Amino acid sequence: MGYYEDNQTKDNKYHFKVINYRKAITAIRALDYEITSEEMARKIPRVGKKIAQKIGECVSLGRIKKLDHLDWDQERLKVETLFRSVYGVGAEKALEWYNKGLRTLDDLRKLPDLTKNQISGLHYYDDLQKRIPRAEVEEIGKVVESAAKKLHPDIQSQVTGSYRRGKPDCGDIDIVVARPDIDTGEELFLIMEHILNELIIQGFLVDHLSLPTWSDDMANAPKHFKYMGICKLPGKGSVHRHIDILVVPWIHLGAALLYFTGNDICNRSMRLLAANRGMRLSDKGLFTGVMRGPKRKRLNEGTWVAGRTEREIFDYLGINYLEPFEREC
DNA sequence: GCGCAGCGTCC
DNA sequence: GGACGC
DNA sequence: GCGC
Ligand SMILES: O=c1ccn([C@H]2C[C@H](O)[C@@H](COP(=O)(O)OP(=O)(O)OP(=O)(O)O)O2)c(=O)[nH]1
Ligand SMILES: [Mg+2]
Repeated sequence: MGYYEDNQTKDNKYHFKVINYRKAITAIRALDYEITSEEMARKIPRVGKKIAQKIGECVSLGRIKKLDHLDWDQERLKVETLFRSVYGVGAEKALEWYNKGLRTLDDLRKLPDLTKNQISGLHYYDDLQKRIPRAEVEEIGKVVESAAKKLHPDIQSQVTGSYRRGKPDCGDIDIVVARPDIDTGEELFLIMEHILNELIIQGFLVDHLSLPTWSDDMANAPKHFKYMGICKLPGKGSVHRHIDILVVPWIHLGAALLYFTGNDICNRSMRLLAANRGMRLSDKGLFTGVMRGPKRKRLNEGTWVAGRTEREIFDYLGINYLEPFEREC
């Protein structure tokens, strides 16, 4: 029995509801048996009283009462969801525009004060809505890898994100690039620059959503760079795709892979676990000796202890290694 | 009743 | 510093 | 909304 319960997120209250619905859904999806009662549902971790109750309704009535009279403000929900599906449009803009009486994407296209990313998001809207088959993700991964290896043949490039978790299709392409024993911001920025120049000349990168910025302070410190843009394989019928490229210090490669492979819920759970053990986990690594004040606010940086490999981080956290395909929650 | 990840860029 | 994104 |  499949279950889907979708909601709209508007930060600070509904936000965590939606996250918990997602957690419950993936927990249920991981089961290999049918749920036939509310009591049975209640036993599943992350399925609490309220969600179990709804499952109970679904089993006995075939529907969820709450959903019946939900259509009420459905117009607002639908329009907000549509607006938020545009890159660069979040909860705030979507609501603001709805309240101004805007209803369609063509209404948005007429606005004079769109940001650069919103303009791109609207321009490539249809293409960006399309899922990307694994085969095309691989092809795109190779384009980036060859561009990188032109500079130094020992540069490594890996496709991460949902692709690495084994999904049959992906929302975008997430790539992590690193070079053995290269850690400094200066060297890594040059690698990033080279890759981008190369891919722009090729006509592969056609638009930029967010560019890495160079600041010469701490040029010799380990520092990573993130690029976000729009790419397109050569050929007529090819579709524009959203691509994120991360160039990272060799010592942070494991942490970066862990982060960029996700999924987001898995990252947040691991980071929470680290925090509860006096540590901090980020895309740069695992840090110990982290002090936290009231409201769990971090008081110090902590000391970097792991991040070269993913396994190192799992080990240091004292949890079993998870293969990428197992990192769904 | 409380907290819920951590960090970067754009504007 | 908020909005938006990964 | 969930777990502590
Ligand atoms: O709020 C977020 C969003 C993403 N990520 C990490 C995990 C995620 O797997 C990775 C890449 O993000 P993306 O948005 O591309 O997600 P995905 O898991 O690759 O799914 P999709 O197929 O939609 O691209 O970045 C986070 O840590 N927090
Ligand atoms: Mg992705």
